Amino acid sequence: MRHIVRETNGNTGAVVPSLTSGNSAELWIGAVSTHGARQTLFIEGDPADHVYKVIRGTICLYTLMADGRRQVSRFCHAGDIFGLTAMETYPNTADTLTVASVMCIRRNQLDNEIHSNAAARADLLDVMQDELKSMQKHLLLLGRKTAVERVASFLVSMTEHAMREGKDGQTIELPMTRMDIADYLGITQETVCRVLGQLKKKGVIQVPDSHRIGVLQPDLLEDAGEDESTLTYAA
Amino acid sequence: MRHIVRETNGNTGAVVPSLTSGNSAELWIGAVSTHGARQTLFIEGDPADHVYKVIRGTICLYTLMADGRRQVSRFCHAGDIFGLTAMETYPNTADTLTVASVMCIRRNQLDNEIHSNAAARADLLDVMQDELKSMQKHLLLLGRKTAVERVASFLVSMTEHAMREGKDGQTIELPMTRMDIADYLGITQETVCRVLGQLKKKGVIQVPDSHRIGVLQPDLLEDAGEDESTLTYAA
DNA sequence: CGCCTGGTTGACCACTATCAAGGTTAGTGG
DNA sequence: CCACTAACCTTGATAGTGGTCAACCAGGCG
Repeated sequence: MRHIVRETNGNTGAVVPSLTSGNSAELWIGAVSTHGARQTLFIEGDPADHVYKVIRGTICLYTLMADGRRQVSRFCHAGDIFGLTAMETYPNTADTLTVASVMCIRRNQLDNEIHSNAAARADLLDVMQDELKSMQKHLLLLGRKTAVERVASFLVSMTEHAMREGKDGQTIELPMTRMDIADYLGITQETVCRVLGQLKKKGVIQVPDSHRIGVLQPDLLEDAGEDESTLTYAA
Repeated sequence: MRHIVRETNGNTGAVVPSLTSGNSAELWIGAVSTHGARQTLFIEGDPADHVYKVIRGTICLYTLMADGRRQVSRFCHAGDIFGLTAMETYPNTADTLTVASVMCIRRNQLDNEIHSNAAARADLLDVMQDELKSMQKHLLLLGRKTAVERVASFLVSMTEHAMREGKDGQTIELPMTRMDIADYLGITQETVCRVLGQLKKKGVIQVPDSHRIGVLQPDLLEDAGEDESTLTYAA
């Protein structure tokens, strides 16, 4: 349970201004570091003295059980904030999935900012609210949705993310492995594969390569993510 | 999708000072209303213009799918805050499970307080952090735990809650039905019953009546809530 | 070129859901 | 206070979704 960050390839870069998100641009000035794929930024239980913002790449936050079962709680893409907690220690582990650059701010520096800057406060509340909102959806998915609904919901949310990035949403990039997706959706990688196979067979999606999905029938996919859908797990 | 609060039996009472939680006592002064069991305080989608604090009784927060599947996201007991969101509308529905008294503060009143009062801000952040922390555990439970682990985890958390209330933790009160527990744990009420039956048969718990559980072997229960436990679902 | 990780598909099976029936508790009205 | 009713709880039989185990394939890197 110790830091692995800087040793790996923590290439601490220049001070860089904020990305587009939020109104208080000054807040998000900090040291940027770049890391290779599959590097650990912090581990569950580490002292939570930094807050991160993704500049590029994808980060994966997860919790482990003693026997190795894993629950991925979030994938973070460019612009997302993570590692923000009032607790002494991080509640989960953060790994890069791809090569990734993250901006890193000291916890106490952030606290000062929050104390003095009302806009920063509003920003922070928004960040936490977004997190609560998406966790709420995640609870429903994990507690009550079928495998097909889980995968479809995931693809829909990735489509929405792509469109927020300015993409057309016809094709989604999946920087994570099937295993990562499975651990996010509370199923196995085999089930993820099978469901993708079904969706492909029914002409809802294309899978040109394993990290790229073409969405042919977005409406059917959205239906499958909720309920009353004609798509089932069985062939 | 409209308020049902005051009509039912919303007995709006006097202004009452705060319970023990938090440092800024003045914040939590508001109108207290008392409601019967199984009353709806607000529905998912209602404008989120109030924040609540439980004075006594138990509240249940949940989300519904179109076909009736339900995910309970939280049970709130005396001292807990709910209905706190930066969104326009509530993300879930709030029902009383028992007769319950809640204190109710206007959203904009709270916003003012937060703006001017640093202690109130700290309080609020703590509340949101607690929520994030428990949701994190809930995600792991729903995504990766077996039925036995889910029920055991639930019983352990209810025991911890009872002890925080000053009880000895030997006996836990369950104000909710088996169905409520099932919808919280992402399983069915039949499975909840069967697991309780197993735990009873193995001498880990007693069930004097269906809303009261005696914990005979707290250590075994805790083991069962994590992993590497000898307790299984099968007889 | 070969290994190793990740992906896919199949066969089989277990956990938990579903369906069903009977028992118990609690609430309501006489 | 008691009887009736309905909701809740429990247990059993059966079935199905998704897990496990295993084999094979594909691509990237040493």
